[in-house]
Amino acid sequence: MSDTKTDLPRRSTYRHGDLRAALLQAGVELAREGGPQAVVLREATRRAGVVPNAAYRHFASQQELLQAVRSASLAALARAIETEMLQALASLPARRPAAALARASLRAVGTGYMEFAQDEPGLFRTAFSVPDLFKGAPVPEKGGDSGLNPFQLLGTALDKFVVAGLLTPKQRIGADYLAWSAVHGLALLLIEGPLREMPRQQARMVGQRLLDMVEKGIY
Amino acid sequence: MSDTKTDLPRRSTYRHGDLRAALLQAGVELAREGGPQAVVLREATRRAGVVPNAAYRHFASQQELLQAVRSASLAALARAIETEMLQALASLPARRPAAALARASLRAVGTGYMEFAQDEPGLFRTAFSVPDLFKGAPVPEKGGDSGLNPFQLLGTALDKFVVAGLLTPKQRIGADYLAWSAVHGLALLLIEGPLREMPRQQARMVGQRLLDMVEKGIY
DNA sequence: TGTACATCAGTGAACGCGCGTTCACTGATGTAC
DNA sequence: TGTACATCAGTGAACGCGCGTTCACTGATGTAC
Repeated sequence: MSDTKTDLPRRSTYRHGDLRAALLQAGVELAREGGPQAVVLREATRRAGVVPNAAYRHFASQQELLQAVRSASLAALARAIETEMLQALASLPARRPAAALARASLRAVGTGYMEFAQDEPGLFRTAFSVPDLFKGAPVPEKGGDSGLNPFQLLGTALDKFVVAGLLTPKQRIGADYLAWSAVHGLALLLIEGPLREMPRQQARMVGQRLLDMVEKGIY
Repeated sequence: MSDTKTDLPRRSTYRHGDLRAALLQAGVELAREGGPQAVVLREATRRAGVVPNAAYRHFASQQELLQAVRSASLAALARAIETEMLQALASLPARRPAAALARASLRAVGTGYMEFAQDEPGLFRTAFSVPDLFKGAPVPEKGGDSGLNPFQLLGTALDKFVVAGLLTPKQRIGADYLAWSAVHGLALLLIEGPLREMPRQQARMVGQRLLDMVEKGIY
């Protein structure tokens, strides 16, 4: 009877158990429901069944909690892309030409990206709020299966274009930005822009056509 | 000596003069400085030199003020695009082929869009916060010179592709979304995404290359 | 041309809200003897 | 194996903040006579 309001956070070990994890989970849930704005320290503690200032044992400030949530959101996006990638490659014939592999990879990255944005708009928006500049060092524990962040996953897909001879090394430079812009733009128009009421099926078709455009125009 | 703190709003007519306009202007300034989040009723009244609740004579709520600011931001974007368009077309030879005209128009729309985003990130973000769905009726007083909103300006540029025979009417359908996504995505990556520290000159080059991609891939 | 009056734009004071954050504390736990 | 003690995760209470919004008001203006 120590926990009448909620028994979600199991207090298996010392005190609360793992309040840091509970707060992070609550924060992710808030982000999922309302985007970065909704990641509020007091509500996170409320959901963890704990007094507000208890959070300060684990996060120096609300900002730091938000950063942790952001990082988790980015990892979730990476995972979604990798799943899409695995599915796409699995449905390809065993002996496929390098060009087909490259194209399928790029499409999978783009599709995974846009699908995640629509499935989890709150997390997607959180992932790109006040984001890391990626000019810095490689992001360490981004938590996808491969440990790569979304931008790096895109990069590896584009690398396959060079391997397949579809793209010269010179053309490869900066191609990331072109593909990323297209897909990112549609994702945002769909989830929080003027296209936000477009039916999912139509959004998918536009998405595939957008990927056609990238494939044709990136050279 | 009736207005010691600021003499910006001239009290030429009854009382304050035109408080509604002063509040809107203050709201636009706030949006310019900090995006939609910064459009706060109390601060707008402060800047207009007026007590907080005075705003309620002119706006039913903070939301309504924000909507007005949003509308003004969208109009500013439209104006920037039209200016870019005029410049681009002026520098074209007098007797230009329809195809060149079409391409120049599309590039001008895209360039104007991205330049505005970088020149006025706060207004740009405000323009696309909780935006109108454009499936509805045509937007009336959008305040550009032509009275068209940015999406419509893009549409007229693409129409020229059909006129020039560069695009079939069937290909024309939905082409808006493709071009818009690309340009919108890069704009956001540049102003509030991971590319936000990219030097302006490089951003411009990426932007032009992005427009190349659209031009080549939209067919 | 002058006076009485109605209008209504802006005032003054106050409200409740949720937020982030600080402080001194307490009491269950792990550890040293 | 039992007891004393230090640790430190979470408590309880409180703070100041800026926000949106409501209320009864006042006094300069425009209008009717």
